[in-house]
Amino acid sequence: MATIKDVAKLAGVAISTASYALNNSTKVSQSTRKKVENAAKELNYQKNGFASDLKRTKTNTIALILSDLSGPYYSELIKGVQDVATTNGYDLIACSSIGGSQSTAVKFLKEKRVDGVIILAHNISDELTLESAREGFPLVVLDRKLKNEFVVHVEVDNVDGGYAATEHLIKKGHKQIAYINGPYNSHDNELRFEGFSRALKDNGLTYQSKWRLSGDFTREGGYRATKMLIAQNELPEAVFYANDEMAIGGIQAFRENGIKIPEDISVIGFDDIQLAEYITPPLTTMKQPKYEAGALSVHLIFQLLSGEKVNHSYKLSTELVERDSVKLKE
Amino acid sequence: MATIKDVAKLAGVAISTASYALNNSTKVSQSTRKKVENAAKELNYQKNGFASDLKRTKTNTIALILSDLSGPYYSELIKGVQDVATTNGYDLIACSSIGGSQSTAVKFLKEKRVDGVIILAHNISDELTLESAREGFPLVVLDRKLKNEFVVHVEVDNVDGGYAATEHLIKKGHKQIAYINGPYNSHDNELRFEGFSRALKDNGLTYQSKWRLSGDFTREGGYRATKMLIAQNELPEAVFYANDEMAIGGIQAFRENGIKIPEDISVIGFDDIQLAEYITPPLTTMKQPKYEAGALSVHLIFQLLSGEKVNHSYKLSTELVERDSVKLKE
DNA sequence: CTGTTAGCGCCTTCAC
DNA sequence: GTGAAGGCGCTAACAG
Repeated sequence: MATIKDVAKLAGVAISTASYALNNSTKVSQSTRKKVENAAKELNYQKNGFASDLKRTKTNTIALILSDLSGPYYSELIKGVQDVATTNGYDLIACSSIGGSQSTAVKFLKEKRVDGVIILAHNISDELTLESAREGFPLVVLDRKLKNEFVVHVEVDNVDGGYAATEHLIKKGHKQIAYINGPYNSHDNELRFEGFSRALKDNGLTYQSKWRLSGDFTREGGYRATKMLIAQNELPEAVFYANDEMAIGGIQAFRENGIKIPEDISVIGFDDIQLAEYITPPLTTMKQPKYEAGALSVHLIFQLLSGEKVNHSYKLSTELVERDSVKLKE
Repeated sequence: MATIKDVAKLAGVAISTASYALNNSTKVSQSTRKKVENAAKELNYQKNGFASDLKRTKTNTIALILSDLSGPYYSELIKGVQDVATTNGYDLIACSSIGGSQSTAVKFLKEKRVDGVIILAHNISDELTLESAREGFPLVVLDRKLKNEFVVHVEVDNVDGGYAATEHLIKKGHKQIAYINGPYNSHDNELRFEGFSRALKDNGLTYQSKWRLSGDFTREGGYRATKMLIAQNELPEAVFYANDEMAIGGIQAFRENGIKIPEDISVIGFDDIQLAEYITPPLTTMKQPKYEAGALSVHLIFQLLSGEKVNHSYKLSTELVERDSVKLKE
């Protein structure tokens, strides 16, 4: 690998001159610049990113940490983050937190190889997050609440969303409503459930624990939970899946058992992933402003980076998207 | 930020001693190690990744460059890469090539911030890729062929796959078959089309250009192309979409026009994305070994990294997955 | 406009 | 087992 030293030598100038020339400084004459550029090209010179970052103590990149790079849910979020980041001249790298504290994600988080971080990964512990929080290192969390003055918090209103979804079901005449859980350590899930049970209560309905089953936000989990629900031999009138992926798995399970949606049972999801409108029947669900959440997060990071003050917490609201998986019961 | 210097000072030892202690060298006594560790904890010390990498000239991370982080197609590929990378103690970062030569991806590629790169991004030009190719820098490309001794090439057999898909349609009695294109610069698409037209020819069918429409591998593109197809006022008996995403968009377009799949027209896709089995009707398609492709790619990178010789090119085969979008024509 | 110089934070011989 | 010193490749004062 050719270094800047080699380039300087070949061009017959000092190292600093070469550096200036390569970095478009104005302090260099056209002719020297040409010389340097030619030398660089000849040697196939590429600057060493580390050395440069080390010196400048900034990286111009922000990291997005997701528990799973491959989930469909994240698509729009990533897009939101990416759009804003690139228009600001920043780079975005996405890393997975699979592997927990050993993961790449955590390494980036701890070794500050980036200028700012957005976290949406339930398997990164609060402690770990807090360890990295400090002044001058913008940290935005999307899936939890953290009491720390250096952590900013963007959340969608899960309680409201859970409430609205449940209320929709009730308005359509359903009284016996099941709830399929997300993973036990998911803050989002807790909140949605809170909205769910509140809506039940406000409408004079009682929550029955036999109708709260465990899923894990995956299609598989929704499928399994639904099979169990069916096995209980007594079906509710409607089921509220804590996210769309599970609802999709659930619908498949129902279909396999000859149970028709929405004729036999109504189904509602949460998230409004792209897929929701393509399945049969199209899924009624609570839309999360995923793109907006991503865009807002980076925005906040940039504000923090430029020393501006921002609020500690932001809340985005959800919206009911009616499709065909919930029927009006007479 | 505390540096190793601070730690050493607090612990009352030399910098090198602190470094040894922190890096689990055996050359340090238990007691000094404890002292250093305590000091590190007290100062909340975290090593600076850049400095460390700069010195060691290796990063223990590999990059996966994708044209779009958010596409559903990539899920399994990422998983394959990730599994192998993490079990080998390597980190994986995924970066998007959106933004072309200005993108993060290219930066990582050129500035060698990683030990190896896997590319699956049609918007990264061949030239750019070749510029980065050199001895000792493992580079695996998944979506094109490149003549360079330092580039390794993993591909799925697109020609065969295109051939098999078309032949399946023909065997089911279809003669008038349309082909919906991927983006013009996609090598994969070219190959699939080649298989398509070969199968046509081998079966005594003639290719008609009115039945080759332009899509771009997106759902939207498939939808638009299909609308155009419908507007032509004369429908083929079957359509081969160059990938599943487009097929899904296409099916929606057909449905909107009251055309039934597979009763009125048969549809086949390519890829076998997860979604394929959930849509209505479940999509018949050519399965690509995505996980395997990812896993193999990293494998090759590790072999290269350890100085082993590997072949220049690997080919994985596809497999027909029959579902319900193709009907037998009598 | 160009060259000299001093580090960025860390690792690693080499003497002691 | 420990410490002093040099340098990875680059940038940015500071002089000239």
